[in-house]
Amino acid sequence: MGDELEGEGLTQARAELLWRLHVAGPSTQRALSEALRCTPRNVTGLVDALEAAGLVRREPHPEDRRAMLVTLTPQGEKLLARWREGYEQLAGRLFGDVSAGDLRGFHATLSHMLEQLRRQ
Amino acid sequence: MGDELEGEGLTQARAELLWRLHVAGPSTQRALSEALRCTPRNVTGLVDALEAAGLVRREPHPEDRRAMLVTLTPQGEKLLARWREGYEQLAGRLFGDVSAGDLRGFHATLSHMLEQLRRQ
DNA sequence: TATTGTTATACTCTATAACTATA
DNA sequence: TATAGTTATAGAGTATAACAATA
Repeated sequence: MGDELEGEGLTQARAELLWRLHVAGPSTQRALSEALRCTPRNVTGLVDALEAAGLVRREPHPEDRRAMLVTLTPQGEKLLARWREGYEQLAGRLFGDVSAGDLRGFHATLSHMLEQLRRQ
Repeated sequence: MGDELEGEGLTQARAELLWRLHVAGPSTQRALSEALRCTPRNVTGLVDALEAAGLVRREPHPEDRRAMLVTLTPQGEKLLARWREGYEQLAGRLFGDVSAGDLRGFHATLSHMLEQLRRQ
């Protein structure tokens, strides 16, 4: 039961980290920790699992030897390209008769509402 | 970090079970398992924790000796009444300038979208 | 035979705290 | 002294499988 996401250990939390890398590019674990609103320790575990699955890799930060840059591997890029395609198809099915502007408005409203709930 | 919900072990999953009891009334664990889309084993654990916190209790089912009826205690009812009040205040702040009909439409759209995503 | 809920076991997410290496 | 990430430890959610009691 529950989420599988392409089967084999691709959980919700790991998928969110992958999406973040997809939209933000290579990131330090500190940055991921803030974007995902979780602890650095948590990011360590998620990156460990995704690295073992061959979807991301850790690279030394070019200017700060304390930090790591987490990057999508070619295999990870390929997976994210498929996800994005699926997302766009779904959006088309759900909002096919709504203008792009209205869709942006809906997204903004929804994000605002979720943020209010989160901070409440 | 993360969700606390009134502090002290009231996690998201447990809160959802409480909401379900609030809207559906006393329920068997089988029914809760279906409503919450999780396994019966999972419900056992959630009810254990909520029972230990004094918010629900298990009662024998009057007609089926295999089944339990999970019910809110008076303390649980009191908590849910506060939650509902807070929910209504939040809805008022977010949608105060929207008609009740529009709000129902929004809820329906959002529910439909989430269901599509879930089943995709 | 089928159903309700449990015990047993395992993986995952998440947090706090203490620590190392670097800034 | 402060920051980036790790190890150590713990609570919680969730799943499958095997089982007892009951239908």
